[in-house]
Amino acid sequence: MVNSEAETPRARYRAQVRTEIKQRAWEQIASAGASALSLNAIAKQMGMSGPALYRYFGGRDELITELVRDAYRSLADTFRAAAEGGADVTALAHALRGWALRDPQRYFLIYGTPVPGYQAPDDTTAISSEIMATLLDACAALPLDGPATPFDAHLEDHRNWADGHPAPPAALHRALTFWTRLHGVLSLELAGHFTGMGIDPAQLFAAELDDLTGTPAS
Amino acid sequence: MVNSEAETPRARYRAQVRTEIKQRAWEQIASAGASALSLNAIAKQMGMSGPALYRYFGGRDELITELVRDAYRSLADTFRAAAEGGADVTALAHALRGWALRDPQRYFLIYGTPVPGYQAPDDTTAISSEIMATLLDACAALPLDGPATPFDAHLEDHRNWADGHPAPPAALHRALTFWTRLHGVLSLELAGHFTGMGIDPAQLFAAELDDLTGTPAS
DNA sequence: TAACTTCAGTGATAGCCTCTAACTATGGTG
DNA sequence: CACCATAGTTAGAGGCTATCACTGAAGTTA
Repeated sequence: MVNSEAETPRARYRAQVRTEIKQRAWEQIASAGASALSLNAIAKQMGMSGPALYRYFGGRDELITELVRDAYRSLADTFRAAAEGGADVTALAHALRGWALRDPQRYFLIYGTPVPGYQAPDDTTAISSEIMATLLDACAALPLDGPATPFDAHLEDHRNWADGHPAPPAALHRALTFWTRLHGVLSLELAGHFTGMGIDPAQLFAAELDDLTGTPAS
Repeated sequence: MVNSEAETPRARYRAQVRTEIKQRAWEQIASAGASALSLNAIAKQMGMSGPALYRYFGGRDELITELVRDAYRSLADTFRAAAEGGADVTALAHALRGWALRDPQRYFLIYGTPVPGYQAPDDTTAISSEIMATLLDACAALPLDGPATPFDAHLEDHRNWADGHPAPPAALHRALTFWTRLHGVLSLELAGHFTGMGIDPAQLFAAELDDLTGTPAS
């Protein structure tokens, strides 16, 4: 049992199978939603019998939890990459929309209908606040106009979620509305609520974004 | 077979059982989400064996479709009642939030994660546009400030979803942002994304509403 | 090299679920 | 009273999650 450093072939094989399982799971989720995810079907696709998967994941819930984790990680990485490329809030918003459109069900896995009993693992909240941090950075770089609102005062007293970020309350408020408004448009778009209406979701998204950044309506 | 007018006792019994089934279904959905709805469990609760329910509903999907219809109907009625009581957009917004908080899973049944294959029945779009119509009425009554945006121009050309409502494009825009922004805050609140943050969702909702109605930040 | 240990994968099984099919029983109708 | 539509039953096919005991192969150690 030398372990440490040079990973054994066993471990490598194990990791490979795990990632293949997750990949198949993502395909199933993308095509039929998370509720239709079937361990049995995945096993059959991989040419092995159902119970074999329990060597790799404790069960269906544990697999889904892992996928949720990966989804959060993916979004956080997308945001960080954009921010390191010098993205402002507008670019961040488009990065978000692109990420969501690339796999709607992945977006819904994070921000969609919650299962009443289910509790997301602790580390996802850490990733979530990492996402919030890059958003806060971008919002703090924005010129802040307008008078302070009552909600800004509320945020002054409840800024623990910002995890020590030095942004002023108005910036926190800006970040929150960014999140909620873009999620509002995006989730309705992904759910197909605009398709029957003839509206172009991209333009509505852009309009909300313009309003958010204070872009003069040209 | 006299039928017509005086409903037969058979039909009355049938209707009663149907509503009891739906009621139990709502209880299940409220406590464990729509994905956990089980015809078998409902039948067992009602003291009869599983397949008996197929006399009343074609299957699980048909039952859920009926519940979706009822949810739309309930929201439309709530809106209409508020509007007939002279509610402005602010009151309408609070009616929406109250309705959503009363049964979050019912809200998600309409506005939550969509099942990729599933298509809502035609009549729900009719109810949906009824909801939109009362929202448009309220928005048209609002004073419209601000210059016309590019998105307003887009709406000028794509106003078929307004179903002939005479409101100007700016009012249509207002109604849309009402919908998307309130949904943004509300869905994140119902999904519990604010609980770990210490933020009061009601105040965030109110802040968004103030911004929407142009209420001066006092 | 031989003995031992670890672990991937198997089939059997229990207990859910949806949904179909054939059958029984009952209550309204002519 | 005879008839028939219909509510409800059991049996069963086929799907799912999950546990268990077992096999066999691959690594490890003496």
